[in-house]
Amino acid sequence: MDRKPTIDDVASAAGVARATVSRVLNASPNTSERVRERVMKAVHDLNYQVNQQARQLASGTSRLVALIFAADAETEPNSYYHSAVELGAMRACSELGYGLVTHTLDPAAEKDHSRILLLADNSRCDGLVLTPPFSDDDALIRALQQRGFPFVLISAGPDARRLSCSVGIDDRQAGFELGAHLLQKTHRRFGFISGPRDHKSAALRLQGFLDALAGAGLNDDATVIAEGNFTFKSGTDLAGQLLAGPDRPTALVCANDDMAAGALFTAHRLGLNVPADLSITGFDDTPVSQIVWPPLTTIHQPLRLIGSKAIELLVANVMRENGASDPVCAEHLVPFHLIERESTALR
Amino acid sequence: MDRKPTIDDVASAAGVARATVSRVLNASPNTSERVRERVMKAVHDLNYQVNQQARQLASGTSRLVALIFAADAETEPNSYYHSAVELGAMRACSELGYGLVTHTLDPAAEKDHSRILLLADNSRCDGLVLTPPFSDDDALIRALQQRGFPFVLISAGPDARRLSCSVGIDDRQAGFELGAHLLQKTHRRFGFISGPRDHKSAALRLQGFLDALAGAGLNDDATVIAEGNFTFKSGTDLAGQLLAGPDRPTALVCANDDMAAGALFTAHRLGLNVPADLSITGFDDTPVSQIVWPPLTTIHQPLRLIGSKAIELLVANVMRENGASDPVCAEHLVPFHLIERESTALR
DNA sequence: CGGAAATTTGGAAGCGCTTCCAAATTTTGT
DNA sequence: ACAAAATTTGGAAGCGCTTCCAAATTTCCG
Repeated sequence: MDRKPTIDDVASAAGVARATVSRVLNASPNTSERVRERVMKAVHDLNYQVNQQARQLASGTSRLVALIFAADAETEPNSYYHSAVELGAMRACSELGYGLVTHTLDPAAEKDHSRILLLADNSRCDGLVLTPPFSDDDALIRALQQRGFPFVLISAGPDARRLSCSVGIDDRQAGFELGAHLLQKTHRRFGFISGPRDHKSAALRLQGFLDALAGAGLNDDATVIAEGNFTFKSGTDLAGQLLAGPDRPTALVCANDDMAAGALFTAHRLGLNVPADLSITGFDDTPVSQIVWPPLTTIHQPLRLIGSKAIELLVANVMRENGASDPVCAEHLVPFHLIERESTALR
Repeated sequence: MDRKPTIDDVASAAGVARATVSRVLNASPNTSERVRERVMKAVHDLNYQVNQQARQLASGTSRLVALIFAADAETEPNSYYHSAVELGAMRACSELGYGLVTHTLDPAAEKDHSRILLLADNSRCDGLVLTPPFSDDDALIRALQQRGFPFVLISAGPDARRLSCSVGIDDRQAGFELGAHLLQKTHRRFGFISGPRDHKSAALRLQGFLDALAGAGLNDDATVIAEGNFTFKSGTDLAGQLLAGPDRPTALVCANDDMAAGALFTAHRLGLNVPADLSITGFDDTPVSQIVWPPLTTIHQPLRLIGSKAIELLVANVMRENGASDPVCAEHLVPFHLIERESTALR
């Protein structure tokens, strides 16, 4: 059995030195056309493939980036959201010649960040993409920055966005538009099922929503707030509470589609007609919003784009050849828009 | 700046040779207790972490496994299914000290398998887990086997299961139970929304279903079959067709939950009451089946378990130290069960 | 207690690549 | 046409680890 060809095989086949082959393969600027052609021919003839392990060891990079999601042990992860972001990231990675390693970790079990930091310290990857609530974790961000390890944040809160490179929508404005939409439908009493407190960008959505109401002269008493955890179940439970009282809201605003679907489920259970008796809105425009009946009015977030953009920014940061230039540290805003479907109507 | 400690630093700190440290770190049997302790102390004192790149180059393994999903460019992937399998795989990987790289590829664009085979040839991973329809792709399986590259199949059809190591449920039996359930609910006219033809295990479900009917004296005319592609949209469209005729079925059996949700959506659109006018069943018991109204009767597949089991089998195959023992080639059956919810009722 | 067998340890040769530096070659300017 | 500058090429030193083999040590048993 003849082993796989190595760079030396290519070198001798092309009649050049190993270093020259390496230069050609790495698109180094200093190679003559003649030699490049000879080398490429040899590469082709031998069907040579670089050994990534060796390249990685020699160059000190892994050409792997990690994408970190949160999910605690018992609850299902927010799959559509994750999948969409992951898919975008995956596409960008294969475009850029990077591999993507996804990790789903329990934030509660990750308070010391050891597993995340291990990825960095272990050089098992060249960079990190963090999703909420990790993207709002100050201590983690600082630890990463101190190590000079490249990372990009997805849907981080305002504080974190100020500190580092991030991708996301204008959450406050999205919340505002939701409020405006419902106001225009003449609603005046609201329930808001928010995300967990440590999810800063979800909190911003609430803020924007309340701002919209304030603009219409409604104070915060118009809105009863319940804190969910982004799961369908928390949506059903919290909607049950919110809808129990005597003076019940005519519209329920939910911080993601899964919880909205849960609220819708409860509405069905209670025999309420959506949207005639109750309007419900979601957030994200994941497929869930079109699977339920009636389909949900929601905010469309370009999740795949967010995923791919995050990778692009990350790789740009990883790549910065000259130790001179600081890592790109920009807040990258992507567009969102409200999609009106059949779950909202005039009161 | 002091660079990261290497194995040599540990060796000199512990007063032993580099090879000895390596042995201790790799749990080689031939090390004395005294030395092991000294080495571990040095490792701890220096906060030493092995450099994976170097280990990989020297040992010729990557300690990475790849999980391959299918999704064509335009349609959303079957996210809950993917996520659940991926999560199970991920957990098993971190348990076993492996990294997981997920690839979502378009089977149509992958006819020559070049990207998958590249993973193997490039030694970017030590093994592969294939999901449908890749797990039913004969040519691919053969190419992998010929290379002696370790892989495990998920939910493969009977042919592929015979050839190689696989994990999945007894699809035929699951289909049978679905048929029995509906028969018991006195249904006699059925619509079956199947998966794409190249998805062999989904075809088995249909077979099992028809067998159940045959057992009750019903021939194949009792069932109108439509071929979907596992998406919500194909469910809505096909249900529209199936429900259009004069003698419409009283029960719709769908090869996964997403299509069942689509069928349910169409039923709503048509003003049909589920389950009073029409029973609908799903398959997989993904969260979708509980998100829709009414929740779906479905077959529960332990998807996380399937994912983790696949990894365990794969790693066992990768690991086989002695070139002697052939790769484990077993059909690993995991349990499933029918979950009755509110989408099915007596006719 | 002595020598053979079993076990533990160390030395050293790679794994296949990148990259630094110096040598060889080509290009440029006068 | 010639020296100087710019560019291309080759040589060689690692990157940090595993693993083979031989040397050193310990264990075993008659």
